[in-house]
Amino acid sequence: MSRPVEFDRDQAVQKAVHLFWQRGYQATSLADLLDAMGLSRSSFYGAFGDKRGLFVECLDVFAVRNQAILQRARDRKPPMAALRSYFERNFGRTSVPDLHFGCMLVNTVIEMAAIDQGLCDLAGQHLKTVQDLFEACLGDAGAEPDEAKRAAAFLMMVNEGAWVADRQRISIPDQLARINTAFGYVEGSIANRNTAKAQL
Amino acid sequence: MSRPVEFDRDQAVQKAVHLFWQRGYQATSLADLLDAMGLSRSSFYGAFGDKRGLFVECLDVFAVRNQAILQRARDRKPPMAALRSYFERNFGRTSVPDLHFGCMLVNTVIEMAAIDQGLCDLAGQHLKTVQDLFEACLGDAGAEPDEAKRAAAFLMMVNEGAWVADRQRISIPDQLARINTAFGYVEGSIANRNTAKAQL
DNA sequence: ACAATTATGGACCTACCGTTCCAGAAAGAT
DNA sequence: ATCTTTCTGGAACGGTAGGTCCATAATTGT
Repeated sequence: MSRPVEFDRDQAVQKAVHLFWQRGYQATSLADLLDAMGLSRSSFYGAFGDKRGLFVECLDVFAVRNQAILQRARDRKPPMAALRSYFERNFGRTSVPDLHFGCMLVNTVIEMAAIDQGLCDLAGQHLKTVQDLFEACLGDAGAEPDEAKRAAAFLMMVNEGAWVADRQRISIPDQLARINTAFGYVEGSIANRNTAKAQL
Repeated sequence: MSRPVEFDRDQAVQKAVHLFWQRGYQATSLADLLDAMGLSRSSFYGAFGDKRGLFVECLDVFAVRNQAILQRARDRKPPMAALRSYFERNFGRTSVPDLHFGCMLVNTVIEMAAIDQGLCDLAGQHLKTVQDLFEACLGDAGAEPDEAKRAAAFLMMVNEGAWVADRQRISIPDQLARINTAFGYVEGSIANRNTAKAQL
């Protein structure tokens, strides 16, 4: 039936993710998007509804991609190693040098909190999903349920703080040192509890 | 000499701080500012140059006010108690209920990183000043210089992460629990090193 | 009281925002 | 080949952004 769509939708969304991730919602104009995605206004509105709709889609794409990093590590490594590799991959990447865009979810929470609570909440939900993954890893690593919850909340705080520093273009060694400090604390805490439990 | 200024400059800046703090730079329009500050366009441009100039001034005001909280605590309490009270005051305030604006410095780093590097750097510098205060407190508390540096960097990461959660309207008990976890780690670490040093 | 100086209110400017709309081009179905 | 459907490019829309300008009002020094 009739003329088919000419552009690759997924590829266009990827371009949009990159732009929104880097510049945020407000500072990314429709003209910027159309230029990067390589499509006309009509095609844009036909395919995505409006700017906000595209942003929601980008948020979801980003979140899935982000969760997959941890999920894959979890399938292949011991739980604590998987957690560490998630942080090391995010904060220790040496491949592309100046990619200090932070985390699109954190950026959105901060930028949109007082502007569009729906977007803020959506980004927050995605972050909560990651925190739940943290909790699952910690449980697998032998932490008691309440200890896993406590440590997962702590690690999410660390994660969010590290992303703020990322936008300040903190050096990779400094960043990794801070992450390492935090993990040392958490692992020490879990080890102590396990030891205490063994002594009962 | 001629007609004097009619409005209270400091008071006007306070109003502007409140607006920028809540909504960020981009989402705060000149009309919003003029309305809140209660002055006309001419007076505004006469007194502050332009929107960006006012924002810089607000950033400074916010930073000074913020640093003063820690500085005052430091004058009155033991160093670790001063540090704790800084966090507890920021994240445990029960006075005004729904004031979840985060930290204007953190908000600015995130919002402006890719838009206006000057503003991002300025906010980052102010944060660094707070981190230096952390370091000084930890030094006073008996931490070795490198340990104080390490722990201060860690606490700044915690601070930034907690402010992100604040914008998500995290509950005060959850927030304080996370802060408490972090402080437990840091104090344990310093105590251990002090013990180890005593055993030499 | 008058002159000199400066703040003030508000009209005005240009640029850009996100969105809508429409005429025309392109492709599948018959 | 024709018809129908859908996509596409670009013009046009109203609204708002930050910033400028000027006539007027107000105050101090003389």
